[in-house]
Amino acid sequence: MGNSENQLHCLDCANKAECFSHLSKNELTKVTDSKVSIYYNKGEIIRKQGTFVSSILFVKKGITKIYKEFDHAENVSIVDFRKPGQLIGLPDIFTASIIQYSVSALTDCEVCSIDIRLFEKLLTENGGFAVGVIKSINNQTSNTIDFHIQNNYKQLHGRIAHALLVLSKNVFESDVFNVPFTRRDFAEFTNMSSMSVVRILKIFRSDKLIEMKDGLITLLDKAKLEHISRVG
Amino acid sequence: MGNSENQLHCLDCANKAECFSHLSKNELTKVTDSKVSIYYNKGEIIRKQGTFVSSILFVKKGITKIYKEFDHAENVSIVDFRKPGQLIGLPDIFTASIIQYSVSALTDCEVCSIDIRLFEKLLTENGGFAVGVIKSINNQTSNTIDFHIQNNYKQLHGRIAHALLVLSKNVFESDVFNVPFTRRDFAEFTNMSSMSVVRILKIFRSDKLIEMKDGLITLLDKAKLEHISRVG
DNA sequence: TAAAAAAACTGATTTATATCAATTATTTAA
DNA sequence: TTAAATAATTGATATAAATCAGTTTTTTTA
Repeated sequence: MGNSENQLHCLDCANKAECFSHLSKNELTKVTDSKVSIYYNKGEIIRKQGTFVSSILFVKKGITKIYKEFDHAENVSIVDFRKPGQLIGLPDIFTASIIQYSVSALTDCEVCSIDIRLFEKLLTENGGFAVGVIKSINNQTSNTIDFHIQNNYKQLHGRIAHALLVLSKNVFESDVFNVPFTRRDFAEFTNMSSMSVVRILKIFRSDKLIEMKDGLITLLDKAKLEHISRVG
Repeated sequence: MGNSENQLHCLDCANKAECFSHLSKNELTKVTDSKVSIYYNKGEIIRKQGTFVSSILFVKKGITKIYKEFDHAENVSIVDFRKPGQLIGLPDIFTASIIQYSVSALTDCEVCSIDIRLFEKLLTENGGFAVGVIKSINNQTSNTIDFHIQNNYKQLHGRIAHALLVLSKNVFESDVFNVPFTRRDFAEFTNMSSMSVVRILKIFRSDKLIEMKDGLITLLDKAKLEHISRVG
């Protein structure tokens, strides 16, 4: 973890969140002045459940995971992931004062931290911005809710197939996961034991639905995975 | 189901959603003109998964349940509930064109239906309204996500205890459930079989944690229920 | 580069929970 | 008001998945 040397103006940020396009140059300058950009190494904790909400985070680079800790972090459920261009903490706006879920870096990450007071101020002053934020929130939370509702309805084979497809489509945006994603991550995302994950991934491999090499996962037969996701 | 005879002006609505307090008299008149108020009998379907999104609903009276249908509604997972003063369909705003979850009346209900185009127009024009809506969305979705994340982590006794507490606190707003809530509703809300629900409620009854009489459920020992919810 | 730690894997066993198959009670409808 | 339908209940049985206990492989660190 460390501060970024070059505090880029948000105007010049290549992959800023869609909602920021509704801000004026003046407003973006305010954001630039209030923000800090921070690097996190793979595995580092970005924010911690139970602490005070002070900022909205913007993922500039890397994949982050949002997770709920149980029993003093002995057990964990992964709630969702955030990738470049996405904001973290939107559901806290105007509501939560305590952070509900921890966030950590699944890969090396660069994250911008924006003062939540400023973010809320901009929302009240700029209706277009508010509309953009509503869009973001709705996309994020709808996906999260639907994933878990579906996941919990399925049996284990269906859960893994479903998770593979969702990760490919919504998170890694590729049929090849070039991201370190452990058996335990699968387990914590799908509510199952890591041993069961191992067993099912093995079956999927021998059935040529996926390939696993050098820590990379490749989806070979998405149609069959879709089918297992539905009926499994 | 039937139309309400008296189309009350939203200004005079006793329990309107908090966000409507940000609308001007003129804006509220527009809402009044566009809305229809409808009565639903217990059990009737209010909106159906898979159809087009055309409105935002406002619960004026009664309790509604939001649920996902699987396998042509042979199986169901209850996502959440909405009570008087709450809006239904907020996550569809600016995003979904197809309704993701069905909604039905758990009790006799009165529901206002507001054209979603008008709702979206008001959001772009009135920043205060947008802020109010963000608040509502965040409250609703945070509760929903957290309920299911917690539910799925727990074993069956914990699930029922947790569900009882959440229903009491967030939905029925009373330690006595004066609402018809079947074993099957419990099962569909907590992802378990209705036989398991029966067995666990029986244990809770004999342990004097709850009382069940005339279809009413009363929470007798919330402290113990909290404990079971945590460790169970 | 070796040692230590973490992750992946495997088979045997246990356990929580669903399913099955009835019976009884309660609603709803005719 | 009775018949029909739906919901609640119960015990016996089946089974999916977790846990346990270990081994092997991979990754990290010293």
